[in-house]
Amino acid sequence: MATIYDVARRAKVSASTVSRVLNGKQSVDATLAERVREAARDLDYRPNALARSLRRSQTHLWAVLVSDINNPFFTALVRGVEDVAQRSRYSVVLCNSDENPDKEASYIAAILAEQIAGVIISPTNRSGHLRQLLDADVPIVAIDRKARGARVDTVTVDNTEAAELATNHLLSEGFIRIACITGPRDISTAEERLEGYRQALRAAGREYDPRLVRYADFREQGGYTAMAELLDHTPRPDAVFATNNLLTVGALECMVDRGVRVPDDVGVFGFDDVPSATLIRPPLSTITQPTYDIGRTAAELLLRRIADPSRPPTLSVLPTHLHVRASSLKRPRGTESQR
Amino acid sequence: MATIYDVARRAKVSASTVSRVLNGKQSVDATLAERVREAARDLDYRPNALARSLRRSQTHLWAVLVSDINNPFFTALVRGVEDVAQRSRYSVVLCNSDENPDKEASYIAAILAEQIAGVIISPTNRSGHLRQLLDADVPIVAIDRKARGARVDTVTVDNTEAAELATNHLLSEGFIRIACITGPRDISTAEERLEGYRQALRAAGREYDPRLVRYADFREQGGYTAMAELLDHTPRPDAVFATNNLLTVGALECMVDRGVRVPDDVGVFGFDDVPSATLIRPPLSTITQPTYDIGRTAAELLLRRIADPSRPPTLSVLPTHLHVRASSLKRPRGTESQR
DNA sequence: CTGTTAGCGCATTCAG
DNA sequence: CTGAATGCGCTAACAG
Repeated sequence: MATIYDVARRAKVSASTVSRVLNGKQSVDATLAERVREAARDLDYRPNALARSLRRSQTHLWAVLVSDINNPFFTALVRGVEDVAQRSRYSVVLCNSDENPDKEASYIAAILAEQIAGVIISPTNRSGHLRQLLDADVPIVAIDRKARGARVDTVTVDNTEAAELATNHLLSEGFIRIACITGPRDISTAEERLEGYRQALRAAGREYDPRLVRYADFREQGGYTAMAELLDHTPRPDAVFATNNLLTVGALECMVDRGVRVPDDVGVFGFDDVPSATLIRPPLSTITQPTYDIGRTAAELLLRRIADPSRPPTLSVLPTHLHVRASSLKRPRGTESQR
Repeated sequence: MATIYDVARRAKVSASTVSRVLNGKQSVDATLAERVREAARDLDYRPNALARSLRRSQTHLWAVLVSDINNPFFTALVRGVEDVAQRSRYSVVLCNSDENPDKEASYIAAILAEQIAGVIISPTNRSGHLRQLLDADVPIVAIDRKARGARVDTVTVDNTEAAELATNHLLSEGFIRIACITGPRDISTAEERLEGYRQALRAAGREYDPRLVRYADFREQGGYTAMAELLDHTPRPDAVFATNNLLTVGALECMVDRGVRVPDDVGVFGFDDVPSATLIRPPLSTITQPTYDIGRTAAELLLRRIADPSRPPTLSVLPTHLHVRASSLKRPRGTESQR
């Protein structure tokens, strides 16, 4: 690979001049500038980002550290991040912590070592990883969940309200024993959605029955197992609220395997867009999140944080959308939609 | 951030000694080594990867550059890559070219600039991007598709054979007008799968009707539009072979919207695992690829290539699996499965 | 406006 | 076995 000195020699100028031309700093004589550009072109010169970053002690790389790369919710976000990043000349790399604190730790270490310019993360919250980033003054934005014990910019939706609306809908449809399958206890998203479910029951004067609540990891298998347990229990629930897309799919798979009919035997309300949702029968009632906007907003917050590290942390709460479809209707009545 | 000199000062040794201890090079006096480790711990010292990589002119980062981050086929791969990488102390970052040559070019530039140690890529093939990597001696493994005009290690499946098997199955079921929705012309995967379809028709003595073939981008929308065109045409096809998961989903969505029944009106055979496949009725016949193994194999090839840059390029062809289910059966007969 | 000098943090010669 | 010196490639002061 050609270095800046190779270019300088060929253009018969100093390395500084090459640097100035290529970075558009200061003004350089037009003739020289042209010579430099030509030399760079001839040599197919590519600045070594390592050297540049070392020198400037800052990179132009962002990392998006998600908890599950196989969850389309997270990959959909990335597009929003990329679009903002590109406009500001950052490159985006995606890392997968797999809800595994060890993997998360390892990526955090890499992020620190590589002097990454900014991080968008759905934190596992199981340890002080975020602290390390904060201590090293790495700009951070949390998405999807709140970072425990760390004041950082955060982009979420109003999970409690959304869950409450979904549960209210199930109640108003006349479902009696409504179960909830939620995520791990230490993830704010899981807690808040469960809380919304609870509030709806309370407001309706229903007794809260802990046997109708299942904690699972945010995976299909978790939803499947949780649903199986719920169905094995007597009396059975007649509806279920699942707090993310994979849990919803898992729960549905369990019901398919057991011949449980939706919504006749068990009504279903899900969270997030479910892959191939339009092909699933009956059509699925879900709360959806503005994934692209979540990514975009997180990226914009990151830009602001980079520009002004001392600004107070922001919490950005984006709107959800309630899609009522056949899976949550006591008797089929077609499809509606409301906020 | 503490530097190596800070650690050296605290341990009352030279920076060289710190470097030796922390990298396990040469033998260092046990007492000194312990002092160094303690000092490093006290200062929470983290080597600056930029400086180290600059010095060694090599990083410990791999990039996986996929053509569509929203396609679960590609994200599923990553797990296989990660597992191998981790064992060899590499970190994996994922970049999304979005089937967009410009985005690809921009990531290739970043990969070059960042001195990435190895690249696993599903190339768009629209320009000489791979050449740039090869010229810079960056180890590369192509996945999913063959790299045009570049001799690189490659991991694929036998697309032609798989497509032929699928089409043969449709033929043997008695479908007469079998359509094919395939991907862009310049992607080997799309070409080979189409070729398998052709070969099956030829072997069966069927005339090849180009009006039954549609090229689309490998997206849901592409499958939807292509299917709409096929359905608008007279006479209609009575079966369709879609050459990837998203095309399959798109085609199915179109049929749902138009009230076309599967398989009674149109039989369907898909490619790849389709998200939430088990929830889709009728169950979908598909050819599946061993995604995890593709990732793992690619990573292993990358390791070998890094160890020995001069070894001849390998083509690794992994087995596919044919899942015959109800969507491709003339009359429902339950579910079978064969190689 | 341009060139010289220095140093980012580290690993690796080379002496000792 | 250990330390001093050097340079990876680049940019930012500083002179000129």
